[in-house]
Amino acid sequence: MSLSKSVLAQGKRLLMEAALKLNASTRSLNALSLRELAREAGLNPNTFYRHFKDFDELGMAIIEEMTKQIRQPLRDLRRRAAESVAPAGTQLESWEDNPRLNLAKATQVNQATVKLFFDYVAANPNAFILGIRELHGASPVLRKALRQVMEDFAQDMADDIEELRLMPALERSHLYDISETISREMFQLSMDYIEQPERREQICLKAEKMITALIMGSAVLHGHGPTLMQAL
Amino acid sequence: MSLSKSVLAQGKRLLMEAALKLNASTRSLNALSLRELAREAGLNPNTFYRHFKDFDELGMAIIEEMTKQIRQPLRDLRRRAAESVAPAGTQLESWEDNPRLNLAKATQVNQATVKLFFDYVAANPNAFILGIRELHGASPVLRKALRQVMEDFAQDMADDIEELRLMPALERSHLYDISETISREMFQLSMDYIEQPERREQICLKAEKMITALIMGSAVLHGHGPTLMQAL
DNA sequence: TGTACATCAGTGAACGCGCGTTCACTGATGTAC
DNA sequence: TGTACATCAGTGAACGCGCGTTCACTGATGTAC
Repeated sequence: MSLSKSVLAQGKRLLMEAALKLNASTRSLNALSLRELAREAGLNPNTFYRHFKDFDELGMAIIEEMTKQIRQPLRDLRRRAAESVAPAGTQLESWEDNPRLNLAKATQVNQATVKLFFDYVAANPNAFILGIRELHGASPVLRKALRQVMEDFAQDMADDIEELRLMPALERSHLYDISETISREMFQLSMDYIEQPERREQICLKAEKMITALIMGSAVLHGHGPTLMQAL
Repeated sequence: MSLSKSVLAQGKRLLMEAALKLNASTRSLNALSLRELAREAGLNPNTFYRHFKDFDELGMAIIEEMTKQIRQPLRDLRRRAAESVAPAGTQLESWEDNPRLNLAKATQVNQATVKLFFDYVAANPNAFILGIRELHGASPVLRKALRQVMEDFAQDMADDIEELRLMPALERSHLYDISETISREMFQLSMDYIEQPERREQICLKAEKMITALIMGSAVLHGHGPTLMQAL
């Protein structure tokens, strides 16, 4: 991900970009040396201390920057995908009222979101590599922050599914559970997407099917089987 | 995980155990220093070279050891859980012939396997922390090896689901896709399971529901909706 | 508008330390005949 | 069964190097009056 448009001081930006690059190509954040990082950024080793207390602080700065750049766009995309099937003016109908329309809309939003998400991944591989690596990395601070990011994504997804009527009315907690699983899986898959360009189409398809299966399965599990069968 | 029963040379075992311990408590494998490791193992730094060429080789040795110790037990457990519902002598019936029995069996196997898996995780936290960390770590060698491990687990799961008739007859490739997702999720969740002892019961439940939803959803998606509705 | 001062981003030299790796060595165990 | 030799697991000293961190410094920008 390019950080070039932000208002950060030049040196700070250079260090963050160097960290992203080195993290992706060679080593995890906590195995990175301060001097190596400064060298990559073309700065004096000392300059690091002008901007960060330690590597956790650097990691946090990167994570915040990334989150800011992807969270809202993902929500916007879901809305646009939904509107392309049922334009904004249209009165929203519950699943039970119009299973067919809602299933079509869900499928459309699903496909479009998966595609955009992976496009974004392919455009910013280093940010995702860092995120996924540090989600299970050695720093408790970064692990916790990234867990929160995942939770926020899941909440957004649950909100959107509810608001856009993308599945039969479920208890909020069930909806959230599904969103959590989907969001976790999407991040997992993004590593494969980055590393195996020749399988990208296949990965998109698998992701779509995984999401559909989870949603349908959860609907059946919570007593919406009959409604669902009407739509198929 | 204790490596104590193996026939490895004492020093080799000590080094592997030290690596597991340090990896879990402080840093990822590639951020570990050779001297630190030797100190933890109570050996001369030099002794490392008697057993390993580099850290990748150490990591591989640990991964092989762990895989050997968990793969077969998991398969055995599925069989035992299935037999407790439909004893071994019983003629296996396809889903379509007896949806209710097969759903009961699937539920039982699901619950028992999830429980055993997490028990195993709780008993060997360090092995899982290392595995999950290095699955997305900086070493391509370990990443590849752990990906293979995950694939093997998924294959085993697909084989067992098929053989024990745990879901409606699906194309093998669909079955494998589901198994892959489940196996990925279970490893992900095992981190939460380790780190949040107070939520363990809840995590078990979520895992069971996730698995059920995935399987049911996939069945519906591939035209087995009607069969499934009979069983519910 | 000018002046004085503070803050900020960055530099360069210097420190002591832990690191990976090498070498030559040891003593115990295994193997050939 | 004894002897000679090879292999194996582990030791201890020594090397040169890159590391994190500190200090005192600089020049540009911002701010008070």
